[in-house]
Amino acid sequence: MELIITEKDNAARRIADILSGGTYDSSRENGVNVYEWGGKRCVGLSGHVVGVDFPSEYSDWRDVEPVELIDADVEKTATKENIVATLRLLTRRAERVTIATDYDREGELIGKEAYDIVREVDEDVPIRRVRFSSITENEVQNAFDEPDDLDFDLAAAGEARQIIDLIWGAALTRFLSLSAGQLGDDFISVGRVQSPTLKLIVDREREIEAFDPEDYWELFADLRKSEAQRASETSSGEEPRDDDTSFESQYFYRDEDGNEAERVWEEETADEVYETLADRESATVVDVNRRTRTDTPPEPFNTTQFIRAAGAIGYSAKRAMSIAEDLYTAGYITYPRTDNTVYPDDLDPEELLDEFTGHSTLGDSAESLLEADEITPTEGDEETTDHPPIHPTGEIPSRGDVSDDEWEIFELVVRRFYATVADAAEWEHLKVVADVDDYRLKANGKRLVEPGYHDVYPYFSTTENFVPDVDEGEELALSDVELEAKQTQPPRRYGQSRLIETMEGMGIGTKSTRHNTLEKLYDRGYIESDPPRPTKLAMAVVDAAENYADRVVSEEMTAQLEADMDAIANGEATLDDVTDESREMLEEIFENLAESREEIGDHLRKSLKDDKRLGPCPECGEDLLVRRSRHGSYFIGCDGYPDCENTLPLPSTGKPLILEDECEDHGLNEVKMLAGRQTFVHGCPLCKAEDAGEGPVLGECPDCGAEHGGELAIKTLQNGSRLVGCTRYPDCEYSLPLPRRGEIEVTDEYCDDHDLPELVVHSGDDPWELGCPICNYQEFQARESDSGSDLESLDGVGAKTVEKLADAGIEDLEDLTEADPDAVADDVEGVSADRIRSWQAKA
DNA sequence: GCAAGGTC
Repeated sequence: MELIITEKDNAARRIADILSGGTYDSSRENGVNVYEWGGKRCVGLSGHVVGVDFPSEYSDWRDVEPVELIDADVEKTATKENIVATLRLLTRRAERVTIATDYDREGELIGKEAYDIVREVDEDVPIRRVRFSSITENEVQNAFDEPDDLDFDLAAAGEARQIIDLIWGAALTRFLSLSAGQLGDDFISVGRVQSPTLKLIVDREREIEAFDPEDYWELFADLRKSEAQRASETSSGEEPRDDDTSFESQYFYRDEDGNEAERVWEEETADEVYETLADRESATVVDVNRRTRTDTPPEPFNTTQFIRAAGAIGYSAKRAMSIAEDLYTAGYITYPRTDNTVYPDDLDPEELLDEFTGHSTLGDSAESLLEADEITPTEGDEETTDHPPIHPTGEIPSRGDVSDDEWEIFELVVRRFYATVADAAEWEHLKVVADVDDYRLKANGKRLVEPGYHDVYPYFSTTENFVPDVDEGEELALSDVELEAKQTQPPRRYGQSRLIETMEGMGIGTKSTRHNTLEKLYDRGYIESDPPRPTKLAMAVVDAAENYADRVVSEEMTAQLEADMDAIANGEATLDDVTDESREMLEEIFENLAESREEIGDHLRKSLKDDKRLGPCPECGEDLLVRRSRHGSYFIGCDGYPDCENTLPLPSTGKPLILEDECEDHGLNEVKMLAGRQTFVHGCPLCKAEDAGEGPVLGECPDCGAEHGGELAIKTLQNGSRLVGCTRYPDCEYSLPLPRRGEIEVTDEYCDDHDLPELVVHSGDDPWELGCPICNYQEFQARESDSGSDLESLDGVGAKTVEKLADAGIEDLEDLTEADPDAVADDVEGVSADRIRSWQAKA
């Protein structure tokens, strides 16, 4: 019996299919798929099935000085017990083992991990290694015909990385966390990849903070072909178009040599030019420059470019990858984690296009592409051996099989493939310069003369800018001169996809980890919002690292590590050489760190407080801070507590995010409540508290109106939530719920049953009719009782999950049934979309 | 409770 081991289940199944000619049987062992045919078994791992860690005596952070981790042993332990057990079991009956993990460095290491497990069970069984660049009949057959041995040096290079990352990450993370007293969930992390990424964000924020805006002026004027000129063109048979003859031009300042200079910085100059232009009625064309530009189609998708393109149509990096993984698992697109931008030889574009012909929405483009005489796909600079660029497999989901988001991403991948086999587009650029008393006006026109790939890939802008045909020396009518005062703007924050691109350029992280690294920065409380903005804590962490452990926030560390790994792979250095040297460097860092522990801790603690600060307490002048009660709910309390007991409430849904905007009345920062899809801006908590009180009276209270004259009114509570309640509260506690968001309009229509006015809620673009508040509540209750009360009634849902769901804006079964399972799964950790679907089915 | 790298 031969045992074949691959990196993942999917690869195992495809290899079994190829080698068995489709005749394999599959079974499950410890929850792991095993594919079997004629004397062979094939099993897929799940990436790394073992991981490195310190021995357990190092696991208590308070008991161990972080510096001790530098020389601690590093052990390998199974992280996927069931897979390791299956591997052991299968090895016992194997006469030969073939390792067929991915053809890259990490694949070699994963193969070595499997090798070690096999060797523990059987010292003698022959173990060989096969390498193929894509899972196709040809490649796989050839690889199995010419097997090779495991490359232990290459695997050792990967091991060196594991050890160095663990030691540096753990020692520095523990040091910072201990110095600031942040233990438990709120530890302060540092790492070779996350810290340089964070520094990127922090450096940009520093530029923004240091930015000093400068005034400048821009002048615009409308130009128009003169009537006489148009008339002469008409008589010569040309067709002038009325609305097309006027176009906007911009004044540009010239330096001493007559070249175009950037901007007009002086107000007097701007005024002077304005006076002159406003005074004149015509301009003379002095230069006409026409050129055509070829706009080449984009390259095949690697992970980074895919994330970027998905980002441009509104998907976060995390969501884009999560959808791509689902589409991959379902067999619609190829593996989404790849650096490769060159299609492999075995990809036949015509054949793949053929799969789409006749399709209702994707077919037309495919058919038009197939009309070309010859199809040559574009290619990028990076060609790797493990996976092809992301492209459709030819399997097309029907619309009912996938969500709208999944379809949108699928179509993006299909159309990107189309674009890479389409023709180039062509633009015509027309630059016109006109003169007015030696002042110059310019207009840049562009026209898409040959749409090329844009016809099949509509994700890039093809906006044209009209400038008519004019000749040198032609007189143009001048009108509508405008002077605009402007200010230079600070650099923009990096967006998620831009960060991922920059990381790739810096050589940090991998195709599989870059988007996770950003998520990690969010989880650690280092960045907030999108585009991400660093917290004060992040600024302090980067400060501390720059001052004491410069290496760990620099891309240099990775560059050096890559060089060291190459040396190990080439046999020029050993794993011990490299890790020992790295340990020495870290020892040195700790020598300096030790003395500054207090100082670093103070700075970190202060920054943690800054991240919670809203502004001055109106009662005592100390700081108002966002705090969390023992029950987990958020509120605002005074730093002067217990001397000052001032507090303000916050809404119960979501996690508060302090915005940059300040309330003009109170000087407090506004607050936004993050709750997945139900995120909303709460505003200034003090304003909310002051607004609290009774709104319009709606009618008699059904509980106590007849007896005591109580009336129902719309009330706003201190935490910003609203309800319909009795004016005799707390003597009468009758109340009806109201939605959290939107303006509530009280209409003139009255409910026949309850004699209360109907309500309309204005939120977003379309208002909706809530109707009579009593009817509304009764309907709600009826639905509740139908669905069997609240979330805890669901299988396997405890208080913790309910809390997590509430943070994502899901408070009851009704919210849950209306939610998009995939979106919720992304927002709530540890809850899969399938699980949500099963709950929805139950509800 | 640390990292980064696979994969789900």
